[in-house]
Amino acid sequence: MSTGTPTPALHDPMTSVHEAIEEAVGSALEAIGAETPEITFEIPPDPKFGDLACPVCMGLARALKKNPRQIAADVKARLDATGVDWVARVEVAGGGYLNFTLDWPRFMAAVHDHVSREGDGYGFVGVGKGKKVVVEHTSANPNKPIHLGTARCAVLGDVTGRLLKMAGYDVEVENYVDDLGRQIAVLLHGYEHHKAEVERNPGDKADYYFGLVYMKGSEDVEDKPGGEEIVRDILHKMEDPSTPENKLAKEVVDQALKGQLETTWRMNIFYDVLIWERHIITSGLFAQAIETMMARSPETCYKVDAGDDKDCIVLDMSAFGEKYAQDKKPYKILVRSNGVSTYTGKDIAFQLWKFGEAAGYFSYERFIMQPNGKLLYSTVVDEGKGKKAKKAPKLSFGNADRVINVIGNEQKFPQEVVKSAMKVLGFDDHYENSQHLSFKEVGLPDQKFSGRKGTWVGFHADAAIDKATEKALAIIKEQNPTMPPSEQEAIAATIGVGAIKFYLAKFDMEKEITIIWDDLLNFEGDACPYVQYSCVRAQSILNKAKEAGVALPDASSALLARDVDSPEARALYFSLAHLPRKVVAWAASLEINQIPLYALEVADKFNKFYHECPILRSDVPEPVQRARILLVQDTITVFKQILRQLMGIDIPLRM
RNA sequence: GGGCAUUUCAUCUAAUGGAUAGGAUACCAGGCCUCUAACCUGGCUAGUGGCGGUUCGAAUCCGCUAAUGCCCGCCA
Repeated sequence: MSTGTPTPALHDPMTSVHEAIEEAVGSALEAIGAETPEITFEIPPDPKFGDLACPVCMGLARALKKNPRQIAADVKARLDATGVDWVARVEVAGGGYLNFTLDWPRFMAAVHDHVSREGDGYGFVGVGKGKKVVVEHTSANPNKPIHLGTARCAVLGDVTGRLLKMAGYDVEVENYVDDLGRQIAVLLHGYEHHKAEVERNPGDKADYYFGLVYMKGSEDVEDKPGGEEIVRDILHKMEDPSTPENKLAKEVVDQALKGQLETTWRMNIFYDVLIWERHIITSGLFAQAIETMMARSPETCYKVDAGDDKDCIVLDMSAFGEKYAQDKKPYKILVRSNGVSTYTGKDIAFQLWKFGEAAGYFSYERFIMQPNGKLLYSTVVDEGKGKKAKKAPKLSFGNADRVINVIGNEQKFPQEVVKSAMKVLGFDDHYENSQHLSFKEVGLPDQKFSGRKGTWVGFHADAAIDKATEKALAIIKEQNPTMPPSEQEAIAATIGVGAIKFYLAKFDMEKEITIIWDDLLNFEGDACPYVQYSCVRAQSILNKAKEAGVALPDASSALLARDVDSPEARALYFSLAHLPRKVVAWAASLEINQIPLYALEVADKFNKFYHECPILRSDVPEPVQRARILLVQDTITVFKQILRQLMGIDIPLRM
């Protein structure tokens, strides 16, 4: 018996193998009188230990008062008597492991059959079927370009969205735009006073240019006497639709945002809808959210009536864990004494909207057409007079079952407040389904990226992609001197983008990334070009085969395992077979960095197969050649699923 | 002061409580008459910050400790 949690019906061979062993081991344990614990598997460190190992017997020693090896031997005896589906051999090893060796001919044939039949649907599983997930990511302040830190957010968010799509969810990707924040006021100040000092080269994008202007403005007002007053004055004017500041702010934000979008588009990162921070307030959504919280839970959400924070509306976090009681203040202010909301306050209202608890506050209009052919929409709110926006009333954004906010680690506390607010409001489901996907900063060996100080200059995403592309181009020119320049450049761009995306995704999200160009631009070893190159080699075999007049077998034709069998082919098929199970696991754990690591594993296994198992050499018998080509085709299918579908990284035709 | 993370070969990193802690880079030696050498093979050097504890078994869980980072604003 497997565990009681309902797993979706999966028919991939690897899952069949697991289920067969779980069932067989489960009933064997039952027969010898053991309480069946969860049956886990691991992949043995050495092929001589078999293909899958089960350590379950070792944990039963105490309960059964028996030597774990003896328990394993008893289980093995029963398994041998009945046989285990998909398994050729069971052995006892080590301190009581049950080691299983697969029925390889059957397994490889089944994997090939499954992969080739599923094609670009391979890996798509049903765990999210019928459920909608909102993924918010990027949400970079529109006063500077995307730097490698925000790019990490964008990449992780993008891959998360793609992963959940593969897991069967209906996915909506949102980008939250802080359009009226303090940093815009600082930018306007810089624009007004230092416009002439900041040179704008013809090729400079607006986000880059404004980033430089912002630095200038920041020098003037940050930590300077009178600076705060200047900022407040501009902020005030920005809110009044009749002022030039209001108009300019909108224009600047619009241009900077479009510049940022160009950068993410370069990386194959797209969005469904932009949520403007201002609209959370102007729509009335925020006021309603606060009112409801105070009514539902007056003990935790209330107006402070004395002390420093008199007249502020707060959310008391001490109800959510003792640790908050140790903070300077056990509560988070949601509304200031002057009635203006805080950032976290708005985030709570936004979270409610994502879950569909504030429907009707927003309408939507077209913002811009994206290069992937999908329209990007934007929230719009009727603000009294003026022209009616071109609404798209049929659209319904939000209303999700699960919400994932991809936001830096430094916002852990505010994100906990947002999540806790769901509980305060009585939305226990939303509380459970609110996830903060946290990641750590990207920096330089001796400093962090800062918009104020301009340390991002030279480390914005465009610059990194350019650098990687340049390097790729140099290599291509050297290796393919006769290739037309336009093709060389297109391939270089694909490699450059891939290198950056892959790099930003491959590290444990709890770990900081320190940018060292030599490492980031190393195209050998654990890097995207290695994976792309592997795939290009695989495609090249098929191309060469066609040129040589070798008839390619139909992808769906049956694989005769004996013709392909070799340690390298087994290892490769074993890796290929894991995709569906991995997608299920990742969709729950959101361990995004496992995806590039898996890509590297497949590339590694393929390259070993490539070297050991020639295909087009004249001494390769036809049936063997045929079988090996099928494996190459299956490998290409999986490469495409990982790189293109899960990571949004293209695969060049040649390299 | 409190909270949350991080700490693994020279360097960057991986490891659902499980077998000999895996890989990459760098370095050395090989491999293109033969499917693309951004690759492969072999070698090299080696590592779980420190002290305890739990466990049949700990890089992993717990406690203490050290270093580093982030958070604990009516900022955003």
